[in-house]
Amino acid sequence: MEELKTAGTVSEETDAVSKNFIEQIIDKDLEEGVYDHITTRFPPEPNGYLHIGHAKSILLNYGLAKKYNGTFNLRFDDTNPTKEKTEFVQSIKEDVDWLGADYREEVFFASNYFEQMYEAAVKLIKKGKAYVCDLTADEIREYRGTLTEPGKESPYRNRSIEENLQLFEDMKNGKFEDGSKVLRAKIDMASPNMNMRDPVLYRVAHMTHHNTGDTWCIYPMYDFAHPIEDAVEGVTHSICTLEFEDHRPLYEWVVRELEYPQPPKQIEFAKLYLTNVITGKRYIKKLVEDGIVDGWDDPRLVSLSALRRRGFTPESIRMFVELCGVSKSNSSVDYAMLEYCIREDLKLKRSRVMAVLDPIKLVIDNYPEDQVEYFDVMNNQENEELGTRKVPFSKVLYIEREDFMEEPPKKYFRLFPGNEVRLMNAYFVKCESFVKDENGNVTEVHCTYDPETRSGSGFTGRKVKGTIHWVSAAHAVQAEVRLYENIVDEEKGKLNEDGSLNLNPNSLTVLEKCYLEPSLKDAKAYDSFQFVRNGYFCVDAKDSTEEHPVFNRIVSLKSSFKLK
RNA sequence: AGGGCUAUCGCCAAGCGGUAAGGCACAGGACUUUGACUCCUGCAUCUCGUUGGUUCGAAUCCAACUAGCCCUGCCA
Repeated sequence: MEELKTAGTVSEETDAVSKNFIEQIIDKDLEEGVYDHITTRFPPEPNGYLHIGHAKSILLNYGLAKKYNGTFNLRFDDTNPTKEKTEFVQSIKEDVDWLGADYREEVFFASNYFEQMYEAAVKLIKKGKAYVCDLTADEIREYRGTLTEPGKESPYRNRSIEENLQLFEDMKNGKFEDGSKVLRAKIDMASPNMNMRDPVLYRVAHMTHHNTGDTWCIYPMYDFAHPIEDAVEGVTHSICTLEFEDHRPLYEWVVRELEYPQPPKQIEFAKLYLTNVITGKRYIKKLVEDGIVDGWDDPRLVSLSALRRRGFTPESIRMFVELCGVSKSNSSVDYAMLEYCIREDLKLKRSRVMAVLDPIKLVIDNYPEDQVEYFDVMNNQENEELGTRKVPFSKVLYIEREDFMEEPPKKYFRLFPGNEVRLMNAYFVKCESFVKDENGNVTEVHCTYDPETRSGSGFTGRKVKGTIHWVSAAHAVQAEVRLYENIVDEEKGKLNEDGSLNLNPNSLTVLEKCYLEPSLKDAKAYDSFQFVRNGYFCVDAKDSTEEHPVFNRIVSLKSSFKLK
């Protein structure tokens, strides 16, 4: 024990990264011996898909358990059968798995504790701390008072313990209709905290539950159920979001009255908001229902399934959440931070390949008509472990339209009449002429190459300022590429005053005719690459076919040169 | 008789009475077979929401203001 403490102190002092406020609380609890082992949990209600905000909670709870050699539970908070479905249980598990939060294949359900909750309610009744109330929902609301006026006590508040016991049992046994009776805590109708004005503990609901079926016709409310769930599982630090701060006194009331020996404590932190994206479930749902996006995993959304489909990695999400930190102040993190994380993660891990998104032809006039050369190319110049690949080169290539200009602006290093550039991984080429169509658009650029300058030959005779990427026309794979921008208008932020959304009309751009290196022919769903100068792309898992690959842009590269 | 919480750079965020960490973003510069990456440099001193107070010393303690978020579901 002594030794452990010493070790803890030492690591604390050597730790360069400061601890967040929750870690400080845990340190103190451990130090004071309040707990000797910590347990955290992620308790989603299975009523929808997880998004990046949930990732913060998952990773926070899991991270704390890991850091303190504690336990992390995944628990479904399924106390309201009207909103919950088994299908969401599966998708939530997948997302938690994907993020790498290990819950030991052991999933908990609040609904498995219904019996214990019922017993707990009986205990409160016996202690005179709970009573059955016959007031209607509307009446309860009236009796509750307002924010500035105290409430008044229910006429049923002083029923005898025996009567309450009998009534509650009758509730359980289905003798009453939905809404006719509730069990309430007897606390304080004049409390300035609305949650303490005799909150409802149990309601009658004749409904089939996704887990317990028709076993129960009474269901516990969150405020009663949650502390019990935590206590039953031995959770020590019950971490939730800021809006539950007002519920903490009630949480503490429940664990105190139920006399748990080592009661859990609730700690609140600020939710994660991201600029220019929709995080509200309500709004995502509207986008899905209105057909503005093509489902919960539309790559423009920030649900975890959407991010995954877009090509984000769990590592990048973890890095992001870590970078954001944890505090109690409401804040909105710049989307650029997420972009930074995914670039950072993919930078050394993915192949850098050549892909032409807006093609024009480049013809090398002095290159033999039927010749094909195969160049050995490093998949990632900064990471040898990724190996090499063969890239075919021939007389007719595709290059990026923006890599040629008839009349270049100052400091334009790419192709223009008379200028020489390097074709990446290949030769120097010098622009000799170009062809325009009847509309004045350039359709073809002609140039000559210098065989001396082949990549890797060690040629140092002269230098060029620009390097451009290319794809052999005869060998190229044709693909569809989708570019994404924020779905919400940059300037307007999240919502109009009337609650409507300002959608960005350019949030999705589909490029039909893109030419990729032939090596990309074998790319599979979720494979991602860096397309030279165009950003990171990922094979779409839904719409790709063998003949017609579809790539989603995960994130663009930064560019310090913009074409007008 | 309303209650609770928050306020430190454009955005996050350390700081816990001894004289403002870090990251993102941004701006310069070097390097470059990706205008990327990498590497340098810069980026809160009438400074920590405001105004007072305590102190040798205050972002840190006290008081009063101000602003923002949350709370009147038989949702979670």
